[in-house]
Amino acid sequence: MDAFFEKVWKVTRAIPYGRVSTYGAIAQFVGSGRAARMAGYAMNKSFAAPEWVPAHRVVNRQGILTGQHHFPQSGMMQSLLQQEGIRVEDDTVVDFEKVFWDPGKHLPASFLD
DNA sequence: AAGTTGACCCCGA
DNA sequence: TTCGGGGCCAACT
Repeated sequence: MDAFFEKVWKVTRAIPYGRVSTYGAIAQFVGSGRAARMAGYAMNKSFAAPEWVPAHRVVNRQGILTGQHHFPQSGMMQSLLQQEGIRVEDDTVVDFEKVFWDPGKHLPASFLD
């Protein structure tokens, strides 16, 4: 395991059903620290990933669905989240702090080994 | 090979 | 409190 994207995808797949995480948190967990932008880039390429990646569970720091336009269909990201019981209002996750899932807090440091 | 570009984030007016 | 600018890392052209 060495590719940056692979790490990001693996962590993203670890996000539990009905929970969401952020680009920054994921980037920090994989060791890149402030490469939050790359996390988003990885999500963009996640459609070409070998395994399914729940990219819709990744939002920005404010809980806003910034990547909606990058999905195959407009509004699909929001629909998927609502399908998991997450409330979304105006492209923003309601009670974001409650559904937020921090990989650094719930994942072992050896997860990427 | 060098410059540009983001599904972002932080800090100073 | 809201707004604008600069920084960041790696892939893409």
